[in-house]
Amino acid sequence: VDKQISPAVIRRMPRYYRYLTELLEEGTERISSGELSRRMKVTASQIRQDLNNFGEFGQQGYGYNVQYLHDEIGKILGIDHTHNMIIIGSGHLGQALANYSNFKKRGFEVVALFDVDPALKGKKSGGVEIHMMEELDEFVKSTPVHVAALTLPKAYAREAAEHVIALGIKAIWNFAHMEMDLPEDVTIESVHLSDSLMHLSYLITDKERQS
Amino acid sequence: VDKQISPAVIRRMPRYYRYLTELLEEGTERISSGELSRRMKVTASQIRQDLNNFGEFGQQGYGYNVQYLHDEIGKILGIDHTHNMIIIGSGHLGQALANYSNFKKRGFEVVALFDVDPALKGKKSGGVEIHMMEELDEFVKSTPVHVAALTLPKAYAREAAEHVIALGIKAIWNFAHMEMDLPEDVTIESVHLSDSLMHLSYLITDKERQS
DNA sequence: TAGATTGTTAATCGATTAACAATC
DNA sequence: TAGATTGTTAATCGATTAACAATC
Repeated sequence: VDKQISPAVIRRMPRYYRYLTELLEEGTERISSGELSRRMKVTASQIRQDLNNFGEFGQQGYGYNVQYLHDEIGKILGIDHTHNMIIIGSGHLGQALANYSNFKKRGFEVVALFDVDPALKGKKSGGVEIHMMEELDEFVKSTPVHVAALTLPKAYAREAAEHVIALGIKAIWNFAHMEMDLPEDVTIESVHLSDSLMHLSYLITDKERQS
Repeated sequence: VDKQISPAVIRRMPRYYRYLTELLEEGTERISSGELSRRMKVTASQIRQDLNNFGEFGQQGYGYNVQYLHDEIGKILGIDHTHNMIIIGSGHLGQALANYSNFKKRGFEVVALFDVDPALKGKKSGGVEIHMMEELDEFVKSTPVHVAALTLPKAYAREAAEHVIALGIKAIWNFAHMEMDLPEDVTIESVHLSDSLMHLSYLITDKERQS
């Protein structure tokens, strides 16, 4: 039924959501594609094209209702319902994620952290308990888990990924510097911090080269 | 002199670098665009086109020398020379970055962390000292700083950005959930974790919708 | 030399922008 | 109704892929 929506459009949706949240906080009730285009520094054409992939959210002569558009994009992104998330690897990065309250607003609820370090056993981070890895199987049996965030060293990440997949978890938020082949029913979103850093390095270096 | 290279190509370069590093570790000496395309799941055509933006790195009938190509891409990305980095915000995320040893391999050296919490004063993270924010100006006067990573709450991030820009720092690695207008000689690379999470949410939700 | 594989041009595909009729 | 602004089609632009001559 649904026509295929291009990856480029999908990648832009979170950014729209972000701006619409800001507009809501400012108390703005309506916005035109022209005004939004000035704020976001994209063309008004692109905004209208992007949104029209998903439906007709605006009104001729009026523009878009901020609250309505915000909520509709939320539904498109699927952040209107809760995803339970576990975090594998309770180092600084894992704990940073556990403490990041914004995720809850995005429909993600951290239900447990895991680690191999016995010193962390039973401690809490962001109000969530840290479990030992050997408790993982049992935990997943008793609590529905939709996403596993992998915040452990590269050397253990592949193994951990295979483990959570074997337990039936279908989505991975990967922070480990690794590439892997996954069963096609498993969704993976990777955050490659060192790619981002290399990109920054390029931008800096390129600027130096210009001058 | 240099023709303009498209952003899409530049974004792909870190990934090439990553795979070439792996090949080096495996001890592979040479690789053809065809073989690399199978590994990376991109077309051989794209690989050859991308690389040719920067020079002729291969040899007909032979392919590419892994070590040579790796090093050349390193130069293109500018990670063959050191960038000194400070981290503003010494919470879990800041400390995670300070402890991430891969950055050094990418030419980034964390020279100091900063925070406002007196409890952290003088402590170390990843072998690097945590300073108080009021020491920032003096620190930057005595030590060259090329990049500031912003790992503090959104509410303080803009102020911090303006502060480091006023001190003459020209590059920002931003982890705060904010948008800002910058002087055009300042380079910013933002990591929007919640955008990544929303994208994952979309992928999960879309998969559910398919079935 | 023959085989392999690049560098590069040409063809295709997809994404962005412009334009404007529809409509609130 | 007149003005504003969308939804949507058409035109442009850029990026990807295919093809192949050059060459190691």
